[in-house]
Amino acid sequence: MDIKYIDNDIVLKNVKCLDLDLTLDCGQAFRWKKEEDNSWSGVVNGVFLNIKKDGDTFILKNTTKQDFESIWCHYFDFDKDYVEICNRLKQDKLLSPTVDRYYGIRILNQDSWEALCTFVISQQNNIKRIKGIVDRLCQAYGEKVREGWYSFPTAERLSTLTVEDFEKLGTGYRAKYLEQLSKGVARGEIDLQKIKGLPLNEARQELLKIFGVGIKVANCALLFGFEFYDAFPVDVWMKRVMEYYPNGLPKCFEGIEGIAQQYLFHWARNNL
DNA sequence: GTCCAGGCATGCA
DNA sequence: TGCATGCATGGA
Repeated sequence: MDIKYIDNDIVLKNVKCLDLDLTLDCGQAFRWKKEEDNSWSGVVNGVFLNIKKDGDTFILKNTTKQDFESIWCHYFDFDKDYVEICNRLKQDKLLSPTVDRYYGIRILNQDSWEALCTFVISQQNNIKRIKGIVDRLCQAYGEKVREGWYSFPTAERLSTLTVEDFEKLGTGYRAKYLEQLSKGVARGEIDLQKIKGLPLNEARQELLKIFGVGIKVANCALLFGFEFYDAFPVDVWMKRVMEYYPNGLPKCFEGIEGIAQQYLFHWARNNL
């Protein structure tokens, strides 16, 4: 990858395996919006970004070298060799055509708190409605970053809300989960940084102690917010996919089960 | 009207 | 440990 800093923009050349449409709208993050010019806008860690693909070049608008190095490089997982990863995954018969068909899906390294919170909202819910709830949550309780754009609210801010406040956002029966989760994190009873440093199984056990967090939400949070690429979330779509793997997951998934999962999830949603 | 969505807590065996 | 059931909401 070749990086050029031009005025307030950053131009990335020779970026391999990144499809913005697939990556930003495949159900791992819920806050990116596609603009009329086919670019994508979003807020991560309280910082706004507009990113556009032009051939093999990506243009990051109105950002800085510092933000690229501290946020975007890691967020888009640019340090990982997805070409090598995709080649490994293609050793599997089902994934081989799937990786070709949906080439360019990456795992976004999201903030732990945001990932955990949004995937609690996601349970027994569809992606369109999840996005609506998360939007309302950010508008109501996030910090305004620019006109129409808000940060994801902190646990401290949300810890001041009542169950009724969460219900007003349309969270339904998940309101009580969000209320307790916010207070637990704000009080430090749930230590996300500590969980991030644990081995996978221990980290998962810690998350499973949280009211409203089961195995699926835990694995999503671990994969998308805690950098556990070997976490393998199984939802209603993935249960259908699992019929294709009666003997368990193939050897070539080892260590990158979560990335394989994301391709399979996308395939299932579009083909099953 | 019924069914379903990136499920989980609860109660009961 | 495993299985049945209720749960909020809105789109198809």
